[in-house]
Amino acid sequence: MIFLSLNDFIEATNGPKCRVFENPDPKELIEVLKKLKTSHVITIFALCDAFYKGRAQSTLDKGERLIIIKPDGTLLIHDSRSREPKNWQPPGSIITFSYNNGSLLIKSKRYNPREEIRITCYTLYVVITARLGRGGLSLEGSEKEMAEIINKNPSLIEEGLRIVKREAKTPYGYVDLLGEDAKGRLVVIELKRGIAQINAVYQLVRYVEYFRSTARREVRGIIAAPKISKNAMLILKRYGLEYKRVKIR
Amino acid sequence: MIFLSLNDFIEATNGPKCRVFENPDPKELIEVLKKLKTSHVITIFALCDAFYKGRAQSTLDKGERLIIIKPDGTLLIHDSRSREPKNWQPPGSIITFSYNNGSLLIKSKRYNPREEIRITCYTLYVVITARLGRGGLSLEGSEKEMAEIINKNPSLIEEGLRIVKREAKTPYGYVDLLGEDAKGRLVVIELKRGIAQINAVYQLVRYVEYFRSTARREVRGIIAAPKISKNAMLILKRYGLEYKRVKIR
DNA sequence: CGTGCCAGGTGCCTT
DNA sequence: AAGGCACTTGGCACG
Repeated sequence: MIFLSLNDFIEATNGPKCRVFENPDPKELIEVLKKLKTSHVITIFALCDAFYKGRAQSTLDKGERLIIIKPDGTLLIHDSRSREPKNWQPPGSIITFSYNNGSLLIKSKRYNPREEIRITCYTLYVVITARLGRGGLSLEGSEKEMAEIINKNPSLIEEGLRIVKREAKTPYGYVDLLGEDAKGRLVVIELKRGIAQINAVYQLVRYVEYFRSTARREVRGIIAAPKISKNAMLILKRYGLEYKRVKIR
Repeated sequence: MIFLSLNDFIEATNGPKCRVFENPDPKELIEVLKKLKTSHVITIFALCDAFYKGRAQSTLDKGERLIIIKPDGTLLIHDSRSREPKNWQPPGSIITFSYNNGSLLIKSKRYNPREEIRITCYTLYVVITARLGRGGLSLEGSEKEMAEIINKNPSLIEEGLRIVKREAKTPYGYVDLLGEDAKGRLVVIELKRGIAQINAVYQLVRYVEYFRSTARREVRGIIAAPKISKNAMLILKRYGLEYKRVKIR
């Protein structure tokens, strides 16, 4: 049987990391998938269609796609375009395989919210199972990091500023940084690591409104970001708030 | 040469759709990848590390991963967990392959913003090239659809309501629906297809503030959603605004 | 192209 | 679990 001998060959050359199945028989494949789904990433090139129902609802017409199933329950259906999968299911979903009328059926369920995907694979071109690593990513340049840097060096915002609190809670949300300026005024600071848009402005507006209504002293509001959109700047000024260009690194 | 005969075998059985390369020699593979990158989805199982620099910056330690390169320029690096790739590059990025000291180097560049990923593949386990379809997805249950339904049947919000405008522009953003109630009052409606959070309230408050300052008549504000968060409801009421439970379908 | 905003957003963290 | 929010958010529609 060519099917088996090929696998043997592949296992011998690749070790246990990757197994490749060419045009596999769905019935036989299911047994393998059931065994490996909790430990291996399963990658399927197939002619398939898919139905999703949950928070929304969708139909994916029959076509050639790449299906990825991860041991954490993630399901991805990719086509030839876009960073985003056409359909997906997040980690924690429960996947089951079954056979129907020559096709491989893949079902993925999750609860809270209740959502389901059903994929019918009419033709299986290639299936690869692989044990992949995880993690190992370290990221720099987040807003959190920006807050830490400014916290340590408030003069990046202005001379004489002192940071009083980070992630200060208000009924209207969390303030990134709360400070006090050289003249003893309260300073509400909203950070953006990228371009500050108008929603950053209205966050700030609400916070400033809140502190003005509770703190019995002058309150300033500052957006600190490397850039600000034209419209955001306009609204900011209309509310008498300030923008401070802050470029980390 | 086993490498070639295997390919021949695979092409014969799979047709031109999928080509599988087992433990390929990077140098030879590069020629294939260069030819196929504009038409085929390239899937690489490899031991690799990666560096990203752009809006942020990251390092991905050496590990076994799944790399996907799409003809639209998309680059994805997946591991055994999560719906999200560990690293990526969006459509429109420019990919180049090169060889260095036994390794396959993959570089992806984009401009606006300027970002770059460099992947070093130390070991290539399996590489698959496939011509995949695209599109074919139809989605139901979007906010846009919700707006259409309410537009046709405003009594879903309240009796006597008349929709005046959709996507009404204000200096503070776009209002989902603008209506007029039975008593001739202006009604600003903010739609949410899921749970309305405080962010939705912010939006509505701004719009209502704007119309109150310009329209010389009474202005109401309504959030229409299947659900609203506790806090959002609290703030909403504090501003004298309303919530209307609307469940489509 | 920038600006605004929805998304089946996802992921992370806190209550 | 629900809430609040950043994200290399991505994606789209519009001026």
